[in-house]
Parts: sequence; C-alpha cells; structure tokens
Amino acid sequence: MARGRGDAGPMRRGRNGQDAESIKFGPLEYWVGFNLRMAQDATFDAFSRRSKDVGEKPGRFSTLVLIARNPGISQTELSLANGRDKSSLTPVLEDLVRRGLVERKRVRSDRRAYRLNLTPSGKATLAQLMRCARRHERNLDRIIGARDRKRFLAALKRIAAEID
Amino acid sequence: MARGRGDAGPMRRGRNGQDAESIKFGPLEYWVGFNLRMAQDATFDAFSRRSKDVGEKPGRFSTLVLIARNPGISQTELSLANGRDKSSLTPVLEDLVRRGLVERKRVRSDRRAYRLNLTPSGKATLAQLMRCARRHERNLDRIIGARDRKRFLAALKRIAAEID
DNA sequence: AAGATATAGTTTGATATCCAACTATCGGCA
DNA sequence: TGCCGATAGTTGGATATCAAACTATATCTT
Repeated sequence: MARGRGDAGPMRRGRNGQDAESIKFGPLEYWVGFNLRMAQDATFDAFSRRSKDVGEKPGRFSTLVLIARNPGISQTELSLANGRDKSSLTPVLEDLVRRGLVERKRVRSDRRAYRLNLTPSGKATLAQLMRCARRHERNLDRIIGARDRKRFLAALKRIAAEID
Repeated sequence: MARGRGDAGPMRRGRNGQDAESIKFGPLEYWVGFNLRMAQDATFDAFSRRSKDVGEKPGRFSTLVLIARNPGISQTELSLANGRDKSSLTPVLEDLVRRGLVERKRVRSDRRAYRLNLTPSGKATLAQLMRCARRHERNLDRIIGARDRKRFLAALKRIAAEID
C-alpha cells in the first residue's frame, strides 16, 4: 500500500531531461482511465495516512464494514462484495482472526463454509476507522463540491457496473 | 493485474449466508473512496482485456506514452510523472529494453542517469495500444455521458492534486 | 446409491508495488 | 584537491493481489 509520489515537494530539473513540471502528458492529460488511477492512488494514500494511527492496514476497512453489515457472511460472498479474489482473503482473515477482530465459525449445514462476524474488539476498531473514513469523505466532499458529488458518485457506479 | 470479480454471472445464495445480491454495503454505498476503487478496478480490468490482444501488460501503456511524449526522459522523471516509485520501473524498463521497445542510453554529462526513447518497434506498439485506449475511452464516454465528462475529469484531477 | 459436477476455502506461483538500503556518481565548498 | 551531502538507478525484503490447481464437501442425475 501507500503508493503515490509522496511529498510533492519542489521538483528538480535534470540538466538534460525536462523539467519535471514541464513533463508532457499528451493524451493521458484528458483520458479518464489515467486520471481515475491517479485519483484512486491519491485517495488510497490519504486514507492510509489517516488510518495509520488506528494501526490498521487500509485494505481492512471495507472488509470490516462488510462483515459488520452482513453478520455471518461467507468468505466467498465477502470477496465478491469487496471486489477481490477469494484467495486474497485467506491471509487477511487469518490476520484479523488471530488479532481477535473477527470470529470465524464453521457452518454446520455446510462444512466447507465459514461464517464471519466481528468480535467486540473488531467493532471497536471499526468504529475508529469509521471516524477516519468520515473525515476522509468530508475532505473528498470539499474537493468535489457538494453540487457535483451526487453525479460524480453516480458516474463511478455506472463505470463499475457497465464497463465491459 | 486483472482484478475484479470477472463475469458477474448469476450469484448464488448460501442457505446460511445472505443472497449475494442482498449484501448490505452500508456506508460504502455512498462513499467516494470505495466507489473510486471499484471504478478504477473495473476500468483497469477492461483495459487489460483490450490490450491483451496487443500482447502488452496494461501498466506499460502510460509508461510508453510518457516516453514518447518526452524523448530523453530519465527514469526518475518518468516514475514521478507516472506516480510510481522509481524502483518499480527497473524491471519494467528491463523488459521493455530487452524486447526492443525502448532504448536506454547513458547520459554523457551525468553518468548516473539514463535517457529513454522509444524505438520504431516501441512506437508501433504504442500506436496499437493507442487504438485500444481510444476505444476504451469512447466506452467510458458513453457511460459517463458527454455532458458530465468534463466535470468528472476535472473532479478526478482535483482529487489527485488536492487531497492531503 | 454411485458417479459427476459444483462450490468453499487454501495453497502455490506469478506480478506489481512500496520502502529502505545500497552503489556509483555528481556538485559544492573548504 | 579532497571530502560530504545530494541524486540516479538497482537491490532486497515486504505486502497485496490474481489465477489456477488443489482438498474437502455438497448437490444433482441417473
């Protein structure tokens, strides 16, 4: 995690290369794909910094929310909802269970599956992360502007749903 | 690469878990951060599929554009422009040079640095990728809508630039 | 009921990425 | 001139991720 260029301090020029500020982006400048990536990287980094105080990796957040909102969810359902492969979830849950944030119970009627639930400790951690997330979202609101926010969100949802 | 949930076929219900369609997203539903991630994952996957025919990894595209637009750029400048750590670039350039798409010359006046340029073969590959990218962008335009596109792009740029 | 097919979760192997430490070189300054 | 802090690029160690193969269990079909 924590991608991105970091401090954005004053960029230097190589005598031979171009000034870093004068880099030409060509079509990347106005293409949605590239700018979506840059925006996503930036928000991810910003949230990482915020949630670092809670001592939780940023990827854990949506996982915890989804378990909280869907008690007894299975790993496969969780991975689908979260947009990650189920195999990515194995080490994450191992860690969350080991640290006592998530409880994993075998299902009696289907002994292949687990049911996931938050422990009290998991709920407490999630509450802290929620505070980070609300600040983060307020910040994003400020940048996007209240007027555009709804449209912006709707566009993101359409992209995720409709792109082939 | 190629993340995301794949085919979005009919989702099953575990008798015990919830219907996959009935998963509750809670605040994730209307939070920009989560939806930005989902949209970015989806566009990334879509572009991967398109560019697979060209036989090029999707991450290579912005790299090639930036070299084409900034002949003689250094690796550090490239990594800054591309929003990735310079160390990530080492294996990428190794590969691009080995396959004859990029030419890497030592700078005489500064023997630590390289200058990067596209070879004719690199330009040809880039031209193919540009065709993929244009189709990809047309698709995104269709989804976002011509009316919102400008605002959407502006919001993405503001996010990348202003988030702390 | 037996065999075939599907599903839940894990394991394995690959890639992309970060950060920190490293090597070589540069540039300034005493 | 000779050292010292900055810079270019690489290396090494870590994490996140995916896809495919695997194990165990479940369900369907005949």
